Amino acid sequence: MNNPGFDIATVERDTGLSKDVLRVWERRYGFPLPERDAHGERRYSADQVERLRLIKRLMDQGHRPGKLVAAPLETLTGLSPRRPRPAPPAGAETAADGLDELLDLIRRHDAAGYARAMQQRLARQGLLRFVQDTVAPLTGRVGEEWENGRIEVFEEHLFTELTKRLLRQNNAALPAGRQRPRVILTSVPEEQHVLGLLMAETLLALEGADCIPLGTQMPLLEIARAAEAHRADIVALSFSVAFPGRRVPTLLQQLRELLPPGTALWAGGAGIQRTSPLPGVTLLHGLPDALQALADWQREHA
Amino acid sequence: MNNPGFDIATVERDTGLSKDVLRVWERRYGFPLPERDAHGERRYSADQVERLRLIKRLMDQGHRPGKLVAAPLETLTGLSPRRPRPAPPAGAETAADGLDELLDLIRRHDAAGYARAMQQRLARQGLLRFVQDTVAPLTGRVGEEWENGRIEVFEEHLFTELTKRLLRQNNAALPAGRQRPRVILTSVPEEQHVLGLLMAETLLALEGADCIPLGTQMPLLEIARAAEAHRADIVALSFSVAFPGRRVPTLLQQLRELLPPGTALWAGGAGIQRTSPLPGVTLLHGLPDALQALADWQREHA
DNA sequence: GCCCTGGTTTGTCCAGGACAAAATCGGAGA
DNA sequence: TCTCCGATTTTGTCCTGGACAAACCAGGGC
Repeated sequence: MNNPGFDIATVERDTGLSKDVLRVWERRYGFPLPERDAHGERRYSADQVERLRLIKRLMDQGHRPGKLVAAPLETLTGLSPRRPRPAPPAGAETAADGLDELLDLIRRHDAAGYARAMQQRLARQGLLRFVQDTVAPLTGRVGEEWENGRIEVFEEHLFTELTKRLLRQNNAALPAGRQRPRVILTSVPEEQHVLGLLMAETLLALEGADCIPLGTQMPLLEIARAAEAHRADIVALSFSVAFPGRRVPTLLQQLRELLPPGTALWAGGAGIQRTSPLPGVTLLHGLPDALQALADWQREHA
Repeated sequence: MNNPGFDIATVERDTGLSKDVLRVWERRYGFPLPERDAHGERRYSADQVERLRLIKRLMDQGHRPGKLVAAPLETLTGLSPRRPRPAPPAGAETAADGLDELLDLIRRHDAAGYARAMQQRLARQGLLRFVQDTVAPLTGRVGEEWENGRIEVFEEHLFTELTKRLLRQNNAALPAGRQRPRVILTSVPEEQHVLGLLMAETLLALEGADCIPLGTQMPLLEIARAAEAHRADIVALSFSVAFPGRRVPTLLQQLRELLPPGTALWAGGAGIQRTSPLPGVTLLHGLPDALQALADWQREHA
């Protein structure tokens, strides 16, 4: 078959490295050095793509590309995270019980078993604690395992899909209607992770907010339009740990200007850990913060 | 505030037009002609972005950019689709009853009302007919309305989110387990629409298949790995109407080579309408085709 | 220890050229 | 009049090689 490799657009999609980056690495570091087809266009081999994905993963952990790309040996596989995850908050130890069991089910691709185990935990803990003590830490653990290469991409996808299902199922069952505040939940165009939004939605809806879930990847102008059309009190955005942190302040400022002044702007998720306070924006460092912010809003507007 | 406009990366994300396209249009047609900042980099105005989005929408309907971009007048708003949607299959007329009502609820941003109406229809029609006679045509109608600018992006997002919820809720309730065939449902990295997958999953699961939903945007190599790890009988991909049709054959061929020979490859969705048959790939033109293909598989492997 | 400063790394942008695939047009033949 | 097929235009994507600012790092002075 005519399978001389992957073109640059495919590699960009599969690795998350832009065409510009792929070309400039080739120029600077001499890797990757793809073959060329009859038209002089780059054709990457599966090996190169594989290595690029490994490099990308290590970069997301804080390594510098210059070292990684140059390093010829397979030292790469033995590297540890340079930016260790923040330690879990105190008191979380007991709650972590059984997380390993759940991780095991994922790694064994036992979708039915995983779904059953999660349902059990939900029944035992109740929705509020289930989200805070099971879903949130489990999501963190899965991310951690992925960073260390101990979990496959498709395993992570299956986990995400099944967990999304569970949360959406419960969110749909919660009373919706004319309560206050009215909260729009969404994310900016580059951000496609939705689990954080779903967790926030569950908690906020449990406390009586009227949640309007718009899914992920909304252009800023559309978020502003939606806020106006729905007369939203709050726009809540989620940024995952994978989000490029330096873009966050600019995005929040741009959106703040587009939103009506009376509409609050909340931002949460692991992607804002390194963001400094901004005027007109409430930063939520963790789910408890979200509950606190909601309580504050409700007190102020009572 | 320092709001001199949007940089080219933002415009790419918000309009779906690549940086290359934005620059080459400027060179060829003289539009858009953004300002430049202190470093000589493009800064697009909100007006330009708005117009670019309108142009993109018309292009998705079959118009040529050359005409649109040059046309200075606001003839644009009055243009009709050049490539009219295929007429609904015969017998669908009666089933379309009440779709306008649902569309109205979406346009009035009445999330609770929409959810209630959909639940009612589900109860009345049963899951199988609900998917075929309500969700599928409604999705088509929403796409149509969006093409004609009669529905906002955020309205479409809300519709999608609520409908996803409903389908996932029901899929989660279906019996999973050790049935056959084992079907992996996912989409390629460029394709992020998931509704088609969820509809297919519902139908296949109802007919006794063991569905493994991996969500959207899976790299091809990962799809192959997942198929092996799960020992899947079938890999089913979905391509939405917005998917660039010329990429479909290449992608399917590449994946076909990566998959174990014993694993069937199915492709469906509006994005494959213009794809010609490929060896080793089953093209599904509509949900009934999927049911037929499943029945065929089950007969052959009985 | 901590803060400032100068050097290095790194991603993204730019210009302008090239080319193939797709869309369109035009003319020959049924 | 309609259909088909080859020529022509349109259009998206890739190419090279240069530039630069923001992020990062290291070392010196307090």
